[in-house]
Amino acid sequence: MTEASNSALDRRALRSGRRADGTPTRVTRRRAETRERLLAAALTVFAERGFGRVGIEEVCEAAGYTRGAFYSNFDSLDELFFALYERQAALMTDQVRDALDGATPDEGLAALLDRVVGALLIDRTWVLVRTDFMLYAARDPDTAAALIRHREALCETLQPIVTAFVDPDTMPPGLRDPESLTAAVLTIHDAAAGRLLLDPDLDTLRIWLRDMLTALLTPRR
Amino acid sequence: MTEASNSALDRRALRSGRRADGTPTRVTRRRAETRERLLAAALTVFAERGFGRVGIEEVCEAAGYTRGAFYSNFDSLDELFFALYERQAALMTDQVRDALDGATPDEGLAALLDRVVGALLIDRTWVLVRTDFMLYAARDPDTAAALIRHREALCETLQPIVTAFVDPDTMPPGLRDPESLTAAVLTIHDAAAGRLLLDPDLDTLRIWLRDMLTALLTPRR
DNA sequence: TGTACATCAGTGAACGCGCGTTCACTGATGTAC
DNA sequence: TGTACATCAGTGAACGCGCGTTCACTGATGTAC
Repeated sequence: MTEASNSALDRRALRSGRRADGTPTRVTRRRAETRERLLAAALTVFAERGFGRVGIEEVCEAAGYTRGAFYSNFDSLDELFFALYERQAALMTDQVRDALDGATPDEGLAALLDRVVGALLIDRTWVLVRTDFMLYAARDPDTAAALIRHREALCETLQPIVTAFVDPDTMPPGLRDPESLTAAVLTIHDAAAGRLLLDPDLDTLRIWLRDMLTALLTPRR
Repeated sequence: MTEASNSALDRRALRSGRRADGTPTRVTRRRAETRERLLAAALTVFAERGFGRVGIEEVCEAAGYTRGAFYSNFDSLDELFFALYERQAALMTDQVRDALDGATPDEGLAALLDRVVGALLIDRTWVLVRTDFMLYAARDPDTAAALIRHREALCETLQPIVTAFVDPDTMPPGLRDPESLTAAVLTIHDAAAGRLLLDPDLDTLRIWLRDMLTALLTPRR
């Protein structure tokens, strides 16, 4: 029988859902809920005060736990931050996919843009945390790779719609291939998100974003 | 004769260039240079590691001073951060103004865009620090106001050029007044800056930005 | 120009708070029979 | 379904490092004569 079952190694093994010898761990419901609450609390607290200013204690308090619960689920704030990003990023991609599901050419460009904008620009909370994460990624190549991967997933979701609705030949130089055009759409969305940081008015911003995307996707000549 | 000449109040008075009784302070050259070196070091260190991760000691070491020098010139890292932003923001506006100085309609849109892009997108360092500052501003209304003020100064610098080169009637809805159009140009620049965070290739980005701005400013129909 | 003096700018040691990290313990949860 | 048992998940006190902040002191800088 092993002594000291609370070592960092054991915790890491548990977190992966396996014991050191490979057998699956038993209890999961309680853990999953704790982890979920910690992530939800982190989203709120990171958005409110910024990743750099938040301490472990602060996240735990917001989630209704003590610090031990945190260390039972994560190794560091960085790890939690990363997990939070992955969760939210996947959620965003799904939302866009759902919003575009069943879109037909009949409804026209305006309605289509409303769908996309409505799914992407939800609230300031996520924009704040995502920007923090972008800055983190800007200084860490591995994190940057993860962010770029998520971006590509979003692009692939948008791509077929953009291709179906826009004739590349009517686009200006540099935006004639579908990839560049889709990427440009996403970048303009990012710019809108940046505006949201300084001006919290979401409705005005949605209109602005729609106008900008319309301006971009309107055929020339 | 007053005792304890090193209080926080006295330092604050000194920093403003006046003593408590209102007479001007004597020595300035040395102070100015120290302040300058601290700001320069801060720019480097903030860009490398991010505002949230940088300590006072770190800035001082990079500048070649001990912590006392810092406290002799600033009250907190926040204050230094703010001073750094103001300095750089003014510098950027001047650079754009200089770049546009003497621009004539003869040279055409492409050359004009090159001027602007060359003045705005200089290096990753400033983009990193500015983004950190934006996040700071997103959580502090006073700081946000300062950032918006700087933005408006940049807009006013760009405005006459945009107005001279672009016919508003050829623009899509939402971008028909010069203010909106100029703001849109700046926002697209911001988006490009955001891209620079994840992809350090400055040359590719400049081309992208030129393409995007060209796409935006090209007349329709 | 030189010297004596007053004040300033930066030094570096010391203090102490905040917070990350650990760990023995206990109530919670699932398992075996 | 119930009970006894093993293991787990989260508690909360304790430790100690890092770093922000202070301050007596000293070399640097400017002033007065």
